[in-house]
Amino acid sequence: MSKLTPVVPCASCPIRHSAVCAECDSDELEMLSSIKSYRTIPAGAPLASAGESLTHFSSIVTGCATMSRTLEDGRRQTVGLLLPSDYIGRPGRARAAFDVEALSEVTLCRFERRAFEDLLRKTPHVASRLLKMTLDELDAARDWAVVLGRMTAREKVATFLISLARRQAAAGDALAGAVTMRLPLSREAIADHLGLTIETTSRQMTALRKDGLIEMTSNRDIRIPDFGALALEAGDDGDGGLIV
Amino acid sequence: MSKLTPVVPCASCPIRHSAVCAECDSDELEMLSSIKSYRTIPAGAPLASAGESLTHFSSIVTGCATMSRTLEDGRRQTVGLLLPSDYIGRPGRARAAFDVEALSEVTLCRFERRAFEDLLRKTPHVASRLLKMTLDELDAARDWAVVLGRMTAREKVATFLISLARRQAAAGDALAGAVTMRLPLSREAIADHLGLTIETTSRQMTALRKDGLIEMTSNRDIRIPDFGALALEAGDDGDGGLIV
DNA sequence: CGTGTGTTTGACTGATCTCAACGTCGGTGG
DNA sequence: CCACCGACGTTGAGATCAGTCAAACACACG
Repeated sequence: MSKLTPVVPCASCPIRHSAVCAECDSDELEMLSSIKSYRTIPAGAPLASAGESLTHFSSIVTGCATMSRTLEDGRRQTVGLLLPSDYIGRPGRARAAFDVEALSEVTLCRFERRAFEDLLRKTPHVASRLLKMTLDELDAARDWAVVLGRMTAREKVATFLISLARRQAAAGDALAGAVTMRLPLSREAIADHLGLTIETTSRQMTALRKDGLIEMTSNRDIRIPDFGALALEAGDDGDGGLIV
Repeated sequence: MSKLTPVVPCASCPIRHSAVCAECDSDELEMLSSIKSYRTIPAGAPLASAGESLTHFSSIVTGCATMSRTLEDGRRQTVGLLLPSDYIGRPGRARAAFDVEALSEVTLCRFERRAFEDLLRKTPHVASRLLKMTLDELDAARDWAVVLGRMTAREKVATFLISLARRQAAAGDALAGAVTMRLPLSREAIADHLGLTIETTSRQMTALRKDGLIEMTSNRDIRIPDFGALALEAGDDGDGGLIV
């Protein structure tokens, strides 16, 4: 299901400056290198299952995954979209709280849980970086609660497209005019993320298209001709804070 | 608006074993004591405002507060209910991301932000405790996303009552039979927490009452005659994981 | 005893869901 | 090569749950 992948030196790692290792100096990277391993998981495969044991703490190096929970009657809610540099697992806990599933082929940089916990104690730069990333995730999760609890279907879809465009852009890009992107999620995955049905999601995409706010060259390929106009639909007036 | 309150020794502090200081030894407590101050805020007053500067990192010692965001058109979503030992503010950021408002009179144990950031570097027990608390908050925020995104009004109200009862009970209590509690929130605050209107919230409370799942001696005083039965309405089958 | 705030209840509206049919695309095998 | 198939996405029609608007009620307070 997953395959071991040759280890890449941290210096040439694509998430070197954004993952838990971002603040490490070369000595600390040495330490990380000695205990890390890589693994590649095909699209659609589970990376973790709620309630089951999680032996490793992993960072996403490439690819994309969702974190979700499914109720007994089948209702599913995605609680996080994981992109490169996001982590899976947590120190001090042996079991996963949510299901994590690869949307595309995913490459992970992994640390055995106990070894990672030791690392946290020994290398303060990893601990402080993990705290910062977790605080950011917490803010993002709370921002998302506003979307789920108070936004209309149209606003939800617009907000999703805006936030995905922002995250896929190189950090710091302004994102003013036209933007093109490929959706890593199916309609069903988008619906689960937004707390909507597939049908409502599809209808809102169609509506945004008919209103000229988005263009679709294929189901997965979206062009936003005027980023600001779509952001306005998302209820984002540009003073920041709202969008994940 | 808020008043300075005499400093209490950490040894007799009600949140000594659950707040950010929980893992500290006596030397570390000494350090904390030297820079802490107390403040008491009356019910209804703001503890923080989104976008405005936050000079202190504070823990709630007694009382109850909500963290929320209000959209431009007035829609409000509560993103967290803060009870004793929960914290307000974050290291490394000078501005609040959300509004925080006292529901009852609140007593805070506060640290000036820069001093607290120094403390985090110097006392690993504070840093590790803060990381653990933040990871727990993140799990809770993600759990709440499932409630907001996928539950019906009835399930939302039942889930809220169950989770409030669990949090108010002394940690570790089983909560099997009858439970009595006083709601710290108005109907409006409950509605904002659940992503519902006041009217829908009120109707669901009435429905649960008529179904014998709750009893109300006043608007704010609730008795749950059979905790398990209400938990079932909340979609909580007892195998854990779902409820905050 | 009036006034104001918070809560409940009722009647109606409407956004989203449900159920169902149809369309599109890519892969497969005759 | 092309017909078939299945997965995914779109569209339509009707049902339903929660929202809106409005009125009544309850309680605290001056």
